[in-house]
Amino acid sequence: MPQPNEDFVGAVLEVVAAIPEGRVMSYGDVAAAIGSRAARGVGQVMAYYGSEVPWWRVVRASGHPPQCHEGRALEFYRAEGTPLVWSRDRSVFRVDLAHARHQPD
DNA sequence: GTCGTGACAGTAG
DNA sequence: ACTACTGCCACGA
Repeated sequence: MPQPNEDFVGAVLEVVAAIPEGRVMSYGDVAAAIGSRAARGVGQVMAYYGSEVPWWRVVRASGHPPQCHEGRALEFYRAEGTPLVWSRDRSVFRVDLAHARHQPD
């Protein structure tokens, strides 16, 4: 049920923009949501157009935020109350996908 | 049409 | 926890 009328870029931005606060989606989930498997393609779009979408709501399958903006994303997560799980020494964190994963229908 | 690149995913060790 | 490898897909040159 993909949308061949929408460009890959437009579809990605639409899905990411539809993620509510306190929720996140993995790159693979976003790709699947638009009927594609281009998890990497999603990253490419985010890298270029991410400035205009809540990019921090898109994380990797492991629950880690973008490799280049983890510190930046943490501020957004704190502000939105996104469920996070910290390591024992609180040095690193990851998103609790079990609770924060947003599933588009 | 081919190649290199990438804010990825999954498996193996 | 880590690195290394392969598979996948979109995009620009």
